[in-house]
Amino acid sequence: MHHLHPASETAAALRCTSCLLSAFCLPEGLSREDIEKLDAVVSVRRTVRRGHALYRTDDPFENIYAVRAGSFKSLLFNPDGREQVMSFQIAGELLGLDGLSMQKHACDAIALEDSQVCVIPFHRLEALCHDIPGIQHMVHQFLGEEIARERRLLMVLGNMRAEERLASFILDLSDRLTERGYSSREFHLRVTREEIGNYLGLKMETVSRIFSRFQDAGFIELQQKLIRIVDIDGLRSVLA
Amino acid sequence: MHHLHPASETAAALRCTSCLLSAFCLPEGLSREDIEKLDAVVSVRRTVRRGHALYRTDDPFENIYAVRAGSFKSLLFNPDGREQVMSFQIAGELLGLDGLSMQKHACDAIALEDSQVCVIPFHRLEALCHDIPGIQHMVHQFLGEEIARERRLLMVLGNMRAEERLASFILDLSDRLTERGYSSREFHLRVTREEIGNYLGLKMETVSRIFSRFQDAGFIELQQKLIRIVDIDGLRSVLA
DNA sequence: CGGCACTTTGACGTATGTCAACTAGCGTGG
DNA sequence: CCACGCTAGTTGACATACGTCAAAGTGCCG
Repeated sequence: MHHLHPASETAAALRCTSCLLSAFCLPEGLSREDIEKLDAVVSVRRTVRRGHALYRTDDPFENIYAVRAGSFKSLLFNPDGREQVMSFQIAGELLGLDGLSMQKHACDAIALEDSQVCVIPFHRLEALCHDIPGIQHMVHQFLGEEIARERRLLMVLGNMRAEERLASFILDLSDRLTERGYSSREFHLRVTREEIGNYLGLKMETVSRIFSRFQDAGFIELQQKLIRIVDIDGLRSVLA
Repeated sequence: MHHLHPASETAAALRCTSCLLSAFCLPEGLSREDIEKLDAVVSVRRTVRRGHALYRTDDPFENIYAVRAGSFKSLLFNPDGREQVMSFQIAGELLGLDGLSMQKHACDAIALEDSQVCVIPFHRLEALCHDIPGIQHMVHQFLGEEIARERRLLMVLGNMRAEERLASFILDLSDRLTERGYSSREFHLRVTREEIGNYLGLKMETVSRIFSRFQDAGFIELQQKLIRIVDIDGLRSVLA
């Protein structure tokens, strides 16, 4: 939990060069010198309490954020008031690129638990790109991955039936947690059934029913929000 | 139709500086000198016949493309073979950013009619970014808009019922055509009902039925693929 | 003129949504 | 510390939007 108390960290621990997440949020192929320049840009951390907003729709787009600890959801609002969960971000992932096209944020970013982010002023990052080709390439990479992420979700929403949607949700989360060194077999869903349903274009009851079906089939075990993947190949087989 | 015969165009007409689309595909705030540097990078045109691919999934990502004449669809393939129409591009719009994250294309780009594109080698564009801050900002803008576009589609697929999906499809196309100086009230759908349905997560029959309902309601008139918007506010009212 | 690809429309099936009742944790305050 | 109430989750019965299957219609291209 010490992540949540930056004041108690040493100055060194606050720098990108020594951040535990660097393997995930720093690009490969940057020289030590380049990383130090990046360090100078990413100097602020911000703590967000569970349920609070890191930013809201229409806030001016000034920063992007790297999740240092905790997790977030991004909410998009329709003109008519309906909301759509766009994404869930876990530690090591980026947040805020939604603001790029309009110079203001297009969704709300809400902390799912007490969380901390690294604040990256976008205009300073852009300025860095001139000096360091590697950084520019990194930024393009980030943006490309955001596009790819949304593309995968489009495939889910456009093509898949409820069971497939939920299976790919579980498998996607498991993969991302694995990449970041967490257990791929057992983890906490930090979201309600309703939020999962909204994300997947389903209703809460459908999510609940399918979780039950997956349990009966022996694919997973659930205790509240703790999920254990028992038969990952079973889950994969759901995806036709 | 002369757009389709680049060989007959003068050298001048081939340059970005004199391209008829420049108002749409060139950024604002670039100096004449900068635009000439851009010109040098965007030197190749390519013609693609109806039904043929501009690029295919897994092709190495080398270029992005600006549609100079005609139109395209982008197709994404599931591991299990299902395909999803990701987007339709009309003249003045960009194509190919899907390749950015993996260094190879993530979908097939298929011409919906005989079409022509400007070829923009991405690494040369990246190189230009160092020289010209405006270009870098422009590239970020493009990427941001791609993210925004996918985000809008996510809202459609995640939240809307069939009538709303089709109404927003028609209104979106109308808006984009207007932006580019075409008639916003009457235009050719270059796609089959099946492709529209796939794009919107619906079946052909549903698309057809709802087109008929919209006609009966007096919102639109259809003759084959020619659509005329008669009551745009009626269409808008479908979106809750 | 004939075939073909696309579209429309109807009858019917089904996955998922809706509504409702019930249960289980969890936090709060007496 | 227990009781209460709240929110989240589960499960069932039923409703419905959309999908499926089938047949007939339309326009286009060779």
